[in-house]
Parts: sequence; structure tokens; C-alpha cells
Amino acid sequence: MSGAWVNGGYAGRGLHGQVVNELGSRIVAGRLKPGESIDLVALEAEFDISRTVLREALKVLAAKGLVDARQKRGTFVRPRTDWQLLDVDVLRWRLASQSTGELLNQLAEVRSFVEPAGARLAALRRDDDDLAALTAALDAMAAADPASPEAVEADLRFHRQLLAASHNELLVSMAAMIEVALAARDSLVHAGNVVRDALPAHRAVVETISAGDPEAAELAMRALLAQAVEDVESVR
Amino acid sequence: MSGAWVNGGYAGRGLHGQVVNELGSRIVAGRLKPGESIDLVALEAEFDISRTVLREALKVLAAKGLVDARQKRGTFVRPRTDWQLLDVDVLRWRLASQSTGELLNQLAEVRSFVEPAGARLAALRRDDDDLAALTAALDAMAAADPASPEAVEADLRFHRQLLAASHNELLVSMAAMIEVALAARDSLVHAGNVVRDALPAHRAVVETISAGDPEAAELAMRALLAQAVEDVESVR
DNA sequence: TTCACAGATATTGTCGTATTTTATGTTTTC
DNA sequence: GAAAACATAAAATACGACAATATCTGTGAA
Repeated sequence: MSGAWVNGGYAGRGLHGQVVNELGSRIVAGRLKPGESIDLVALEAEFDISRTVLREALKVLAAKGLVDARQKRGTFVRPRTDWQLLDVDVLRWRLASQSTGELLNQLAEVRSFVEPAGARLAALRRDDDDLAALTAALDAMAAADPASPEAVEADLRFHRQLLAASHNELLVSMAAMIEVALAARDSLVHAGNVVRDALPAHRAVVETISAGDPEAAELAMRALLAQAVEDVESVR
Repeated sequence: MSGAWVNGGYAGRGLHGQVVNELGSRIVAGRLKPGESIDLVALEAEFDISRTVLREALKVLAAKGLVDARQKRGTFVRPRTDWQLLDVDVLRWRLASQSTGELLNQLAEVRSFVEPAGARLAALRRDDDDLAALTAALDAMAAADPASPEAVEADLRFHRQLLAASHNELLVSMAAMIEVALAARDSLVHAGNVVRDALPAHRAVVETISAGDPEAAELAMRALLAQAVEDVESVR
């Protein structure tokens, strides 16, 4: 195990990264509860690491709002409302550990208004590079075997490029979040045939964006998402 | 200067927090460019700190996607696309340093679809506590002198409570982002009289949410945001 | 009994050094 | 001559000891 993450998030390498990963998962999974104090000495012994390594790991978690250290009082898990839930790593830890269903619902809800808005803006602002990237992703989806990892990767790239075409950096950042959601959904459903069915809907989105019609683009994206929801439910 | 942040984000205390703040600002402001290598020894000398403190500060920045350290190669500023732009601290650094106008536009754009969606969901899911909190914030807005910090604080609380009423944790997390935007906008405009005018619009939102009408709530929120945009433009 | 002050103590914060890792240049062999 | 194995060195990474400090506790006087 290299310790480096797959995608986007914190590239915690080596020993240090593993500790961040483990502690982040524990907190997010509720194994360490908010308000609870963290026993540094015990963790030092458990992982067989030095104080410095543990401290650096906790600094990373503090940067994501998960913990807070106060001199003399100790190090504590912060209340859930302070967690940076939009952070890619926090999201991944949550998906990996617990009540995944509820979280996927919330992610789907966020997608339901972020991606249509992205499509609308993309229709207004896309340039030639954006269109080229979108059609390339579409072609890759069509060419690949629907069950292959290449098809999934192309799907992810499509959604990323769509938000990139909005030329709003904050929306682009949300793409990372959405990709995590899509990846989790795909690994849950494992039904490659969905991709095949989704192709026309994707193509429609590109066409409306290419035409520069924001209303149509928004509707096309809504239709795509609605279809995706149907597909997931039919699998269940 | 205590070094602790105002609101939500990374509570970096003491020496360490100042270094995080300073380096984060430099990167985000373009003083340290993506791809550029960071000279740890020079920074150690500049801030007169030990290797450990600098390392911990860089770990925090790595957690936010701003830098990456590879053994033997060095520590580098990561490409802008890897930055976690939704992170509250990154946002604050960006607002404090550079092309604030462009960023505020992007934030307004995000608000334009996030808050209406939040209002819609709030109308469907709000409970008695949510309504009480919303009306309390409303009353506080009405009672306070429009130019006072209390009025601004009540306004922020209103928008936070609104997204909280959506009962979607990811949306609640976006509240932190929106609050930063609102605070920056207010400090830019400094026009308290806007708040007085905005009261009826806020009240309308609460009423539609209280009535449990998602369509009306979404429209009322759109109207509120449109009015806010007008007000800002009229000040210019 | 209550309040205030001062010292003890436990815990985080900081430092300088040793170790590990790994990209790069060098040599050796086929 | 090319490729692969190997040595080198530069940089991040890990370590243990020491310093700083906020909180708690105990004592004294009002």
C-alpha cells in the first residue's frame, strides 16, 4: 500500500498519511465522538509512532475542522457542525465507513441543483476547448465497453468538463465532490449497462450546450439526472 | 493579534497559525506560483521558526490541496485546479488578497442556485425548531439598528438557519462559504440601509417555508437574492 | 464561608538531530 | 551501444528531549 490517495484529495504519503486516514475514518465513523478528548499517548503507543508524526496528522485533521487542540486542556473532536463536509477526504471517509445510503441521497440532492446550474452556465460561456473536451469524453464513453473502468472514467470526466465549462471556479471545485459521489455510486451499483442507456441523455446535454441554449441545457441535465435516479432505483 | 480565526475555519493558534495564514495568503495571492518549489530553509530563516513548525504549517496547506511534498524533489505549490476552493480558509485568503470582484461574482452565482434550492428543501422538511430559529433571526434583524454589527450578524444567522432547515448536511456546510461571502460583501458595501429594505423579502421567505410551499419558497428566495444584487449595484 | 492569589501539574507546543526515501547520475554487463 | 543494476546525495520524514502555558488546587485572609 503506497498510502497516496486515488483522486484529488490529500496526498498523504508514508506513515503519516496512514495515520491521518485512520484517525479521520474513526472520527467520521463515530468511533471517536465529538467532544471526546483524544489520548495522544495511547495513540502514540497504538500506532508505534512518535509525537511529531501524530501531531502532524492531527494538524491535518484540524485543518479539515475535525479536531481542535488547546494547551493544557487536551485535543478534542470538534462538533459535527464544524466539520468541513465539503472536503474531499472527509467525504471519502464518510462514504467508506457509515450510513452510506443517507449520504448518497444528500449528494444526489446537491447534484440535482448544482449540475443543472452548471449546464446552464456552460451553455452561456463554453469555448471551443470546452466543447472539444466534452465531445471527447462523450466519444470515449461510446467507444468503451460499458462495464469497463474506462467507461466509468469517461463518465466522470464528462461531468468534470461540464462544470469546468461553466468557468466558475467554485463550481469546478464541486466537481471533485460529485466525482466521489459518482465513483461510490458506480461501485455500489456495478451495473455497467446503465452507461449505455445514459449515452443519449449525455449527448443531448452536449448539443444544447454547443447550441448555447441555457434553458435547454438545464432541462437536458435535469433529464439526465432523473434518468440516473430511475436506473439506480430499478437496480434495487 | 491572537492568531485565531473569526469564524468556522482553521483555528490555528499561536506561532504555527500565523505561518499557515501567511503562506496560504502568499500562495493564493500568486506570490508563490503553482509549480514553484518552496525553499524551506529560507522560510525557516525568514520566520525564525524550526523545521517542525514549518512542516506542520505545510501539512495544513497540503490538507487544503495548496502544496505537495515529494521526497528528494522538494515541496511545490500544486496547480490551481487541485486547490480546495470550497475550503473556508482558502476562500478567506482569496477574498483578503486579490481580484475580489471576480470572486464575489462567482460566490453570488453559487448563492443564486444554492439558496433557492435550500429554501425549497427547507419548506419540505423544516421542523418547529427551524421555524423558531428563523423567526428569531428575523426579529433580531428587525430590532437591531440596520447599520449595527448585530444586524449583520442576524442576517448571517438567518441564511445559516435557512440552509440548516434543509436538513442536508452538505448544504449546511455551504453556509460557511456563503457567510464568508456575505461578510465580505457587507464590509465592502458598508451600507446598513440595505438591511432595512431587505426585511420584507426575508419575511416572505420565512412565511413560505412556514407554509410548507417549496415552489413559493424557492421563488421568494430568488426575489431576495435579486433585490440584494440590485442594492449592491445601486451602491456602485 | 467565600473569594483571591499563587504555585503545582499535566498537556500541548517547539526545537535540533538522526534516519529514510528516492530521483538522478554512474557503472557494468550483455 | 543500450539497458539494467547500483551507488550517491539531496530532500523530506521521523525522533526524543525540552519549553511554554493554561487550568486546577490548595492555602490564606477577609
